[in-house]
Amino acid sequence: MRAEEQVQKSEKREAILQAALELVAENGLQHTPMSMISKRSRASAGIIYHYFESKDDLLASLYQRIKREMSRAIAARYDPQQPLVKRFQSLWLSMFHYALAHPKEMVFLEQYESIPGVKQHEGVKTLQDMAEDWQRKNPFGAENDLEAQVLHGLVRDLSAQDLLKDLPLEVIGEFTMGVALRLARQSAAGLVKLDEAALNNVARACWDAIAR
Amino acid sequence: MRAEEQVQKSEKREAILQAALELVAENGLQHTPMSMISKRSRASAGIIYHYFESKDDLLASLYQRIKREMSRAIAARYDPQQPLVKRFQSLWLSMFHYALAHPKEMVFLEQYESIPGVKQHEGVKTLQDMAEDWQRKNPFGAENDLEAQVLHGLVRDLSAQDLLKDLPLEVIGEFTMGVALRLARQSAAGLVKLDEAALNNVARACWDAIAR
Amino acid sequence: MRAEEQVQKSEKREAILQAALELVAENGLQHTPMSMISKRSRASAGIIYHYFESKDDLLASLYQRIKREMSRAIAARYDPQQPLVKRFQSLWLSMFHYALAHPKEMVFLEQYESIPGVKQHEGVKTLQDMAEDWQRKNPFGAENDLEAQVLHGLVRDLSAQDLLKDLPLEVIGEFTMGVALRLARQSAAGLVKLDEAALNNVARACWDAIAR
Amino acid sequence: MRAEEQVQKSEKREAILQAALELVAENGLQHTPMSMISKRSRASAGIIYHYFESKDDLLASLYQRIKREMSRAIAARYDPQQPLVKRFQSLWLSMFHYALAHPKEMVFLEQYESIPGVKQHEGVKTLQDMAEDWQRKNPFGAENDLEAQVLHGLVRDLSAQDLLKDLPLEVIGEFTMGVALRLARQSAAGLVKLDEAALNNVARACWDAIAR
DNA sequence: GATGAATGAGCTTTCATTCAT
DNA sequence: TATGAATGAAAGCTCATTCAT
Repeated sequence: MRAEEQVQKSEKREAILQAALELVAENGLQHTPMSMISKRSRASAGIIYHYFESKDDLLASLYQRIKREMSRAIAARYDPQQPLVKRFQSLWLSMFHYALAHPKEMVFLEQYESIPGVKQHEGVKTLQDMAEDWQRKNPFGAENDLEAQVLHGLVRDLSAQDLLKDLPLEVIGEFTMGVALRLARQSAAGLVKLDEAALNNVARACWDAIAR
Repeated sequence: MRAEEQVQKSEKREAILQAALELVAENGLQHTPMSMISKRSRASAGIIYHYFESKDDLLASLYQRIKREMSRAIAARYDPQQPLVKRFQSLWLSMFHYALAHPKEMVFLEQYESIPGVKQHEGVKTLQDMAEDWQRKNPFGAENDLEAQVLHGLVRDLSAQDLLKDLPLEVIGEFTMGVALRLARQSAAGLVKLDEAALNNVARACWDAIAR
Repeated sequence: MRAEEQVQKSEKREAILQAALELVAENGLQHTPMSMISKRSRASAGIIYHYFESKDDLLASLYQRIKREMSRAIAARYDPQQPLVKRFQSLWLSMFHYALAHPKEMVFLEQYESIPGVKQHEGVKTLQDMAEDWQRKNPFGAENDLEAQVLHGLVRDLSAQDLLKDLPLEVIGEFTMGVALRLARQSAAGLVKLDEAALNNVARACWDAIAR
Repeated sequence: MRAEEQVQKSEKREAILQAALELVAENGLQHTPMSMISKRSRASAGIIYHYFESKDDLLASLYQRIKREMSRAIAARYDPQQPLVKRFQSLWLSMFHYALAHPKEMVFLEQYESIPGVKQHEGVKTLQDMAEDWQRKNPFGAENDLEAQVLHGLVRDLSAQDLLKDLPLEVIGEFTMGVALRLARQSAAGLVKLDEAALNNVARACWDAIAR
């Protein structure tokens, strides 16, 4: 019964996280009480506090998990063998497609990061954050580093070849991840329709913005 | 004191709006109860409901006011006599500087727009929204139209001269207003430092993104 | 300007009472705040407290007025010259028709009398109340005495002739005024339809109930 | 304690209903805030909303329960074996005695039914309501039907024997249940004193009112 | 691990009443 | 007389968290 318990325990925890994700995406952070998470996940009100210290802890755990999985997925698709410019394009498309495929997660990120005093944890937006995380071995573990390393490395390589304009890292982040995630959210919400051709154009526009 | 009252349209109402703005900027929407707004504005709990129907109404009124004043300010600085490309640059800088000069308002906008089901009211982001507002004489009155007309007109003029890439309006909006506002918010929060030279570079990068 | 002021003063007071009557009839006592009475009567919130000490006082004044007018109207139609049994019948019909013609007033009475600790003031229902009022020169003045005298007198005369069963006064009241008012309310609400013939039958049934 | 819980269906819920009943009987609906119910029942403010959706729901539940128990009690005492006229008398006395034995419940009913727009739910007063309930299998379940069936059946039987005057059902209801409940309420409030002999007289008077 | 009844502080909102004008 | 902005206590209700079972 060892293995089964292991599985069951994760399943309850998983159900809670999943319910929180869905409900926050549907109703927003403010309108997602614990009782609702409890109902949707079919977990009792009490047991949630066995898995998480508090609502804040539950939300933070979910946030970390989403960030980690997104990093992993994007890093996994990254091929350092490709030519530099091509690498940028495919990284941009990776981000866009990941965001498009995970609309609930994207809404959650936006909700969570809009809490004042939380963005400090670690934002998606600034490359500098990632660079710093990288340098100070950030506490969230090696998984997040994958994406950070990829991006930071790519920017460094492009800089080394003098292919980039002289722009602050944050600005570059805004023109790449920022624009990609925002447009993906709009796509997911049906506010924009972008086919594969249009997408390549947009990726190209991003490149034009930052390329020397 | 007759005339004075007429002019200032109730300083109590103003104090309430100002308190709400500050507190939401400081603590976030979730952590700004009416009792706090009441205390900060030195207004009784009850009188707020004399001026606003509900908390939602207060927040919506504040949102509209911020959007309106921002539109006015940006449109006021717009000079249609300048050459086209120069016009784009100065419009972009107007937006950025306005956002930078009004950090509390920017935090409030971010907070307010992160409520699910509210962004639909009218977002800054898509040019299409503005075009539509323009066409259907949007309900928020002529003040908002100023900004919409300016931007829509500029994009139309640039398109007419074949100066723009073939990109959806939303994408253009993201590369212009989107990036400007986001970077301004980061500047205001002290997350990025951008001097005048760097700023011109960023404006130029935006232009590169959308220019043919 | 003397006379005009007299008129105007009564008009404002009248408007307030009338608004209170309508609103209580429409929404019930619980859902009739002073602000609503103020709006409907086009009187400011403050001025109401010039005419009435409190909400309770306003309501009590309205109650007294309704009771007084009802007494007057019913007593006015009473003809002590008619034969005894005929007198009973026409008194019963007077009550019924008055109630039918004043549905708002009837609802108000029901609302007001349902407040615990208020029915003591003076109820419509018990003949004994009226008898007592009569004996102790009740404080509400001579107008209410009219009805009390009429009813009490009629019962006394009927008793003297040994035409009534040996029933407590309250029971007789219930079979006469009680049933009349209740059926009138139902008629006004459209719950029963009673033509003149049916009405005479009901009056007769009342008589059968109390007659020896 | 399993089985016991099943049986008593939460003593907390019971305590809340009981507290509400007492307080409304003592102070009236308007002057019975939830905080008072909470204090009297020794339940926290929050738990009430675990058992009832709202104050309205709590009140409606209490109303239904009182009506249901009253129906059950009266129907239980009814003996269809007795002769017709005797049946009427004993039914009338059942109603009266039940009302007399449950003064708090009677005050509550009067309070609750005085709310505009609530009486429609289901009134005691009209026999027609009961007839309709009977025909359309009313939603409150079989318990209420007991009383409805009893009364409707009795009136039908009396009519079949041509023992009743030609009066609308509502009028008959007013002369029977209406008078019984009203007098019982007055008795309970100490406004009338009726001994067993007087009571039989009143029941007889009711019969005289409706009998041919 | 698991339940869900219970808590109580705190939320938004209402409303009788007052008071400066 | 008359106004209506202002007050503040109190209302109904929510919800993160605890705890006996």
